[in-house]
Amino acid sequence: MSTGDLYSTALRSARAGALRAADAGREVSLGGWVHRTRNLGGIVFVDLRDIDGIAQISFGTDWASAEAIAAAASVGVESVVLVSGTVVLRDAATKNPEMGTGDVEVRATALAVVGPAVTPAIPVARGRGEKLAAEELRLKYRYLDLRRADLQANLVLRHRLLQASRRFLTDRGYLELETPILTKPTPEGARDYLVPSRVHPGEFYALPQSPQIYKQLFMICGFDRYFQIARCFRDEDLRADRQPEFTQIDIEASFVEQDDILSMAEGLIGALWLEAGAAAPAVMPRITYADAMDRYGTDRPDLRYGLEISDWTSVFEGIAFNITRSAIDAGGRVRGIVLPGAAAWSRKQVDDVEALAKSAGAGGLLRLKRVGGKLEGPLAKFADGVGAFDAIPDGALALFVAGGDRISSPALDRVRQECATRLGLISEAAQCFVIVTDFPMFDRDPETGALSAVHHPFTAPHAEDVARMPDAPERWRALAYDVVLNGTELGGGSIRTSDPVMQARMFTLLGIGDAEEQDRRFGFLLEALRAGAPPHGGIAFGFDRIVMLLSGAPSLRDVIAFPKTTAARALFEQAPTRVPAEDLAELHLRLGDA
RNA sequence: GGGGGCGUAGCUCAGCUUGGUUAGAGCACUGGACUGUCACUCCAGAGGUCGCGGGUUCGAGCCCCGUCGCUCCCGCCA
Repeated sequence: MSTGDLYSTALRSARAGALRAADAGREVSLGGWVHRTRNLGGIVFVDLRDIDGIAQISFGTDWASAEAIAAAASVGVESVVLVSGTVVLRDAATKNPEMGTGDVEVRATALAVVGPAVTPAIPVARGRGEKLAAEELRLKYRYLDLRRADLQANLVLRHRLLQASRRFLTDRGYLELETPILTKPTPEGARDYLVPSRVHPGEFYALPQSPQIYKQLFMICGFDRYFQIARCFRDEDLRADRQPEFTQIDIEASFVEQDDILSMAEGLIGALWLEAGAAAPAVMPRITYADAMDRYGTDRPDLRYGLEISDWTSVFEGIAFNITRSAIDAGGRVRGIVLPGAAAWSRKQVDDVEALAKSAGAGGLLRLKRVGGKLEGPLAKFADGVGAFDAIPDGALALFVAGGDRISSPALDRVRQECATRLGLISEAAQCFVIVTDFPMFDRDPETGALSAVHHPFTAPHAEDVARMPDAPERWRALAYDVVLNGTELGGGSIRTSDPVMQARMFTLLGIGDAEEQDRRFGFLLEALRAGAPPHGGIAFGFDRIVMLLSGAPSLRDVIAFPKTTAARALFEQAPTRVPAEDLAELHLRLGDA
């Protein structure tokens, strides 16, 4: 079936934006939106737009009736019209190479306005270089904003990536299984969106933050391989790349180890990138969490540039400089980044970089640069003659942070990113994937001493760590992993704890102490694990973010049809909203001060 | 929860530094002219709660206080 047949309906025979030179001579009827009109007096042009693009419709006295010309001359932009006429090749002089349909036009004999439009509140057709309307207006008049070709292209790409995901996973035996939207509140993690129960006064459902426990239950049930394009909800403050409801490609498989999941994940990313006309490596480099923190100061390093962090502690141990001395004596390290070419930076420029390090918690940056072969800076007199500083080449600036890794890693991460930008080292075209493995199992709160799960409480630790250091859980590595691209987390997952005894021990370590409490909060999972659970694990990808990256959209809002504002409002449909008191009463709710 | 930016015609913006006659421009819109344009061109016109509230002042788009909305960032996001 040709596409002409595919899109042929009772009201139109083809899509306007798909017309090409091969269609010349066809009698067509078209339906679409009036993008723009040009009335030259004796001839009227209408740019007719549909999802495939724009075609020029011409109304001339030689082929169109006076009524048709008058209708074309007076139709308002964004009105919906039906047009019939003949596709003709344009003269060489009047072809438009900028349009897909530019080799042809439709000589129209009739035009009917079937959906007249008021003047649009925000423009759909824009002149070259004309800015978009304010975000607020684009969201309020979303039905107009979504008429624009680039937003339509984003959502079309989104559709294709969804289908590619389904194809890839289905071909590998993964079953698309659905999980509840009305589910059980979870006390840890992000805040839940709560839904009051009418039939059970005072009780609430929660919208899922992820289908985590359900997908583990599928494994326990024996479905073997599961996936879901899952809508997830988190009631936290928003960002350009964070929405209160978002979509994950959620995956789980049984009888697997970490490498099984990771090679599947590499295949899926490869399939998605291919669908978008890009490429991703078949095998992505791996780095351990410890290594990433040591070399880049972050668990999602941007590998498009070097500027690795190096450890200078042993060098500074031999130097009588107070700041480094006391940091080392306190058990800290001196780490730094060598920046080739940055010796020429002004005092002010380095101060700006230092301000970022300070905002990340560092006391400051120690500066040392080599100009004309000589070291300069407050450290210079201590560093002179120390061979290790030969690693700072002429014209380079070295920036050091002294102290504990908990402070210096995030500070050096910021410094590294900022300096890469300032030195022009970041290639927009580069795509550097990396898989970070061996996250720590727990994070210990430095003030309260309490343990919290770095990934989530269902993640399995390395068995050898548990055996070797049974009393030092904060040193256990987890079988958890993240897929990172250019410093952005695309997804993450873990091998789960399938042993109920171990799972109960994890809860105890997390302070979910007694059996009764564990039962109340996670009883259904523990019970299910006791019923016979296969080894299993999985991963989840942030789908909206992937669409954003592959479409080049500047915001998540540009790849979600009806997004929320940063205040979590829906401006078009006006949600959230107050509800009548009787509706609240039926839900056994009463408002406080609001 | 905290910090920065923005808010003037339907849309995009100027005007605010240094308060002063009737608040301007481009696009869109309305009317007119035009037979090959494609951001058509040309002529004319209409269009304003300067986000909202309060204050200072003889006088506020402009200064001050508060507030609302959008946005970016920090916290937060197992």
